[in-house]
Amino acid sequence: MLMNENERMAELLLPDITKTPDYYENLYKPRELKEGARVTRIAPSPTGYLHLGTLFTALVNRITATSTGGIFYTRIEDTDKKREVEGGIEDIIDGLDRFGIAIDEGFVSGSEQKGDYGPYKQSDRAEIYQTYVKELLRQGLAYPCFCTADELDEVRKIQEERKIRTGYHGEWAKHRNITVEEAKTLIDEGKPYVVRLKSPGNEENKIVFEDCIKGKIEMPENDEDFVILKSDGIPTYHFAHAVDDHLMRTTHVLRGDEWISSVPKHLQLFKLLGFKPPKYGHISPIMKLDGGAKRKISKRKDPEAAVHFFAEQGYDSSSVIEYLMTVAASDFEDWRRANPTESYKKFKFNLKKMSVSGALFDSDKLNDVSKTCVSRFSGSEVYCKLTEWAKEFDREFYSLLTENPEYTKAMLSIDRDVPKPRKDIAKWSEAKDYFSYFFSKTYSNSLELPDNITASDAKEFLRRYKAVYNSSDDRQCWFEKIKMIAPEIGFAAETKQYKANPEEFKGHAGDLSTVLRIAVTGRRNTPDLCSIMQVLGYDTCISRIDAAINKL
RNA sequence: GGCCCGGUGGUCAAGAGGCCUAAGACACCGCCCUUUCACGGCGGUAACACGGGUUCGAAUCCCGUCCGGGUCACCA
Repeated sequence: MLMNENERMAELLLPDITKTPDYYENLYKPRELKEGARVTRIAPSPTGYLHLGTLFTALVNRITATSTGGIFYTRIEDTDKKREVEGGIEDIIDGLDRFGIAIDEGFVSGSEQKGDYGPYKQSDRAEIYQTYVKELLRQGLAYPCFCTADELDEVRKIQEERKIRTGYHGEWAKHRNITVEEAKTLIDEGKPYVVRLKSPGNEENKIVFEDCIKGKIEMPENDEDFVILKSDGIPTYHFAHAVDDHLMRTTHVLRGDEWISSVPKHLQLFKLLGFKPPKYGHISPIMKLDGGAKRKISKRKDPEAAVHFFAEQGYDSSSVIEYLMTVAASDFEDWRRANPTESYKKFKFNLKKMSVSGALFDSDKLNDVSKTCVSRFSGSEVYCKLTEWAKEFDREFYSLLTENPEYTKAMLSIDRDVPKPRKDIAKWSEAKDYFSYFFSKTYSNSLELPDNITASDAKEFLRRYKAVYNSSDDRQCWFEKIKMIAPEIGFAAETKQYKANPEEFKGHAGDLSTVLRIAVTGRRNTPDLCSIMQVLGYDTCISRIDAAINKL
């Protein structure tokens, strides 16, 4: 059989590839999903731990698939062996799991993958990519390039000096028309080479595409003969993306907007390979204020870039997701108000509602969202989550909390499980200080009274109160006793009474409850004091009151 | 620098030519409720980057300027 020039080139470069694209087209059949179902994915490269931006992107992909009855899968993009980090896959997949991002297909743990469209790791797909590269070579749409890094640099410098567009295109594409014989000679000499796309594009032509998030975007056609296969036989991202997302039947590629400028390359690849292109949606990054400037949150500079930071701080994973949802969808908060207890997964997510420009990471907002999330937990849920956190990040606190679980649960249940629960804890790392007066080891009391109360009044009140205190009193009875004592020492029993004639009283019953609060907890502000005293127990309360009487 | 994208209060944002005297949320401030705090309620400060057009009418459409972001690899 006679081979033409292109076929000879294909055989020269990839002699071991015997399969054809048809084989794979047949192996990976189109998915049978209901109308409108979207297939999305997250394709992380294992170059470090899970990044906030990756989580955000995963969430958007996940919720898009969920709300359309589609599939969300993971694919590991490990085509850059130099940057790969040990344990990187585990960290990312486990991280997604911790945040409740379910994975339908692909890598579901560090080592385990499932689904019919695998393998889901690019380093295991070399033969597939090469099959398609070979096909491109056959069609004369690709060629080997033997330029060294130095040569490429040289060309770039010349282009920069002449102030013309840099890159490997047109007349600058040195090996564009290399013959099989020339290539063979260089290969025989042992020269390394890459395979480049022979781009039929023209920079003067405009391509237009509709981005699901950003809307209509117009860009010049790609005319760069970019690398599709590196010298180690592994494809570049661009090529792997086209082949994988086609074969894995991805319908929507939702990724960071740093990819926007490569869309012309991607679209060109899909066209040349005869694939139907996916829909693209480019997600704006989460930004951070650095000095006066806004910039993309960076793994290297910002502790909050690593999702681990939130775990360490003790933000519940649901709080972080809830916050990310408010960033992702401008209509999410309205929905949340109308559906306060629904899972966010029920929210009808719409890519069009995503911001087109990057949002600043707002820790105030995160805290607010988180306080609301935490306020909805029951006492025992808080117990589980808090101890789990402390076990990992604060051993000392952990032993305090678990010394007497029933006591701790009672403490954590104060003002909880009521119609209007307190919103005072955003992250578990605040709890140690917040609850310090419940544990003798962390309790301290400087007995600082408000300016309007004298020490002698305080002492007198505490003496009288001590005599009538009963730890089984309910809230109302508890306060009645304070109101009863108030007039005896020149205080108004009712706040209104005091406000009407402030000059007639030293203060009001509320002030006296503050005295008691300080005596028992060392704080001016706490949750319901009556409950606190019940949890602390009679003996502790009395001894603290005695101590206050002596020290004041 | 070339090519893209964007610019509404401190932050996130609603906004599709008249409904804008510009929503809502966070933060901040005040008041009310209240045993403190918190919650909740009520109220307040605070914005359409600038300049030209188009139009009876522009936050919204067009052009320019400025500013911000992204990208220009055998990295993803």
